[in-house]
Amino acid sequence: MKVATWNVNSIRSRQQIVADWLASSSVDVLCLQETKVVDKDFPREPFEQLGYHLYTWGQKAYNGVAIFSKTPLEAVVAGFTPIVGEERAGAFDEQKRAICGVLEGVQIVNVYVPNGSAVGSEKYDYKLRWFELFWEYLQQLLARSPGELCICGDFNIALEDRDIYAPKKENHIMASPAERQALDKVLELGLRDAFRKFTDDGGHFSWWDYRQGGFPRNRGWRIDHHYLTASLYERASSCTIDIEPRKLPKPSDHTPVIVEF
DNA sequence: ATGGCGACAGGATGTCGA
Repeated sequence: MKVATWNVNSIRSRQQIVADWLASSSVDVLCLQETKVVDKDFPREPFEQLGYHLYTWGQKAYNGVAIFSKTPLEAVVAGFTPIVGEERAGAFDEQKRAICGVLEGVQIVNVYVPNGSAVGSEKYDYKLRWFELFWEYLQQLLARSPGELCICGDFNIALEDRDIYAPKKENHIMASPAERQALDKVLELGLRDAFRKFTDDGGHFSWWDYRQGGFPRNRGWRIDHHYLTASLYERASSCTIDIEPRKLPKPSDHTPVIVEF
């Protein structure tokens, strides 16, 4: 099974690029982030024509996640509330950042982690609190799921300096100690980075800033990840970043990452 | 340190992303 993750920065702006990529890449599952559109306006036709079943959870202008799957998913759940309860989820589901479903005994979780703006800001605090809730959500899923989890998405965190084109000062957003600790705590539930099973060196990125010629100068970050439970990690046969879509005119600032297991 | 680029909503320019 091939599972891809891709922050498309508006599915309506990226419709053709995503459809062309799907037609040639033949992934079984594509997890999208930053779709930036409410469900009723989601451009479904080009993807349904390619044989995909679509599960969307969007909002106006910001955020939004979706899963495309060649085979129907079971037990699709949008947001945190159905898993952790209304009281615990509070207002977090106002931002559409999580959707999950089960395929061939694998619980697939698609997330768009908050950006956090700047260390110390209100949004940064929200990001850290969001991670606390995400941890509880995953703990619940692990208790009730088929036992195998594939969590993928835009994590907006680079865990290690080799995931960044140049090491950052302490307290840079996406690389601060508190963010890394929050992600580490999630991974301690028993998850491993699929990409690092196959590749040790730096210089491999999934996001490049639109500004300052980030992509042509390869000034990127690896912030889009697949995290797998132990036996799924053992089964994984590849994890690759496809930088081709980032080279096209009017690209997303992220490019797809694909795991096969 | 700042802003740069791009999408969005709305109908100019501010907000947000990372």
